[in-house]
Amino acid sequence: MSDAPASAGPDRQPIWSRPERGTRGPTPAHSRDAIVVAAIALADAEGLAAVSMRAVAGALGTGAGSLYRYLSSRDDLLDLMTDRAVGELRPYPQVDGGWLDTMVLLGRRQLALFGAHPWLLDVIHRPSGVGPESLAWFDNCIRILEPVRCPAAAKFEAIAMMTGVVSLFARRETAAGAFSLSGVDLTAYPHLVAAFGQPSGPAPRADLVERTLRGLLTGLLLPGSTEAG
Amino acid sequence: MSDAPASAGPDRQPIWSRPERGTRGPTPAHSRDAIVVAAIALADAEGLAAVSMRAVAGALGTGAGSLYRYLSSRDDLLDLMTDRAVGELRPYPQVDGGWLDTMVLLGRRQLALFGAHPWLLDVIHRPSGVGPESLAWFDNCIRILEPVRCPAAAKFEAIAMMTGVVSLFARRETAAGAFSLSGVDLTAYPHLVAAFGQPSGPAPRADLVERTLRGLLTGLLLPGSTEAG
DNA sequence: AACAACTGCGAACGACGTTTGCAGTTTACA
DNA sequence: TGTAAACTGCAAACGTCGTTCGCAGTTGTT
Repeated sequence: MSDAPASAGPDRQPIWSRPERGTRGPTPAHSRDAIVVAAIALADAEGLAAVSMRAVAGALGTGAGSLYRYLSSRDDLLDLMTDRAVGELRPYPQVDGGWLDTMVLLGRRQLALFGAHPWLLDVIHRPSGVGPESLAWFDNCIRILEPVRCPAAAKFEAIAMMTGVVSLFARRETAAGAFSLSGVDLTAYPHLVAAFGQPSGPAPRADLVERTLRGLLTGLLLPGSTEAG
Repeated sequence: MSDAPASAGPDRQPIWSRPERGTRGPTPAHSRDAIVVAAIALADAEGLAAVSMRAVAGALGTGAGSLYRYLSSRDDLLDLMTDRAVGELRPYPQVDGGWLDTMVLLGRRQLALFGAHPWLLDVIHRPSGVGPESLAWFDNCIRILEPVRCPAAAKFEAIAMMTGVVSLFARRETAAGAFSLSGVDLTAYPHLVAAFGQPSGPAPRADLVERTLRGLLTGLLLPGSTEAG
């Protein structure tokens, strides 16, 4: 009856507040962090689908079942991977040039993070435990937004929406949405065909991310700053 | 050698341009559409994870393998489900009150669609074949944006970004992101704690979606309409 | 009549996440 | 110091998944 891996019981505690190991027994051959590092390396190289318990365990030279001495589920592993990746957003910048510039800078950092770890796009939208690094990032955003006079709820909204919009841009860069129109009867979509036929015009402005984020943040945080069309 | 289900070969043709059945053989017991309808019903009721080939087949009173007479893969099924759901956006509105109002209206329709079929949020971000209904929706957006004088690429960007932002709002309504902070050392996040302690202020404005979409579309489509903070 | 193209279906394959049982190791406490 | 509890690694197994395969039966063409 003394035999219970880390997943004992109905998983009442989140992974963050569960001790990595007890006081007795042999020193473990691996560690939570080593597992997470191996999993991130796998995800970076071959995508999130390649992060199977067997593959991660194989990278560490052990069997899949052994991982459950350190984690209680694959979801736990994904949570840990996410939080560790978010930690790469450190160090957080000073608030030199006003809160808006600083927030846009943070958005750019997020975009770069998504570029470095594309699997984050497949992971962030899933309901999961918020780890300490994510909390620290949130905390830092709130700090930057301190001079803004608006309800805290609005700030949370704005931060979440910024992250979301950045993820949209990141997905666009990753996917390069090339839909194949082979074998489709194009005559049913006249406006689409006309738009494709039209000269491409000037290249899309490079500061699209910046402009979008500025507009979004000011629109969400400063009252009465919405312009009509 | 004459035995080959719909998935014969390396799947060179997308599902949209593959005939549902040949000219010989017994009349099929089911149809692509019936399968898709059953799958959507399952997804609406119990989420996308409940849409397994066995479950869909079971709802139709057959076995999992039988579905491969009509589809070549589960991804095909997801594509068909998506396109059918997008078809519910019809009929498309007239352009009565200007392109901006009409586009915002389309955004609201999308939001309602995400509410009716939450599984769409798990499906749209995946690279997939663009079906005829999705193309029709795109075509309609381009039609609405006809009076806007800007490159076609910018219109594509704006439409995609609108869909993305709407999906962010839809996800917020679905998830109701309640992260549990139990067992977390809050003293490490002083600004976060302070923000939580602050009175909640006035309720968040109900027209947040509308304001965000207006700001986004004008910012992306009308040059020089970005304001600074 | 013969053959090819189709149909449904049940069994099987490989991969997945996870559980279990067991043998061995270390610590806590009598 | 001895013993029991807590821990370790590991291989095997379980159930589910998407998908493939083989076979028997049905339909259309020639």
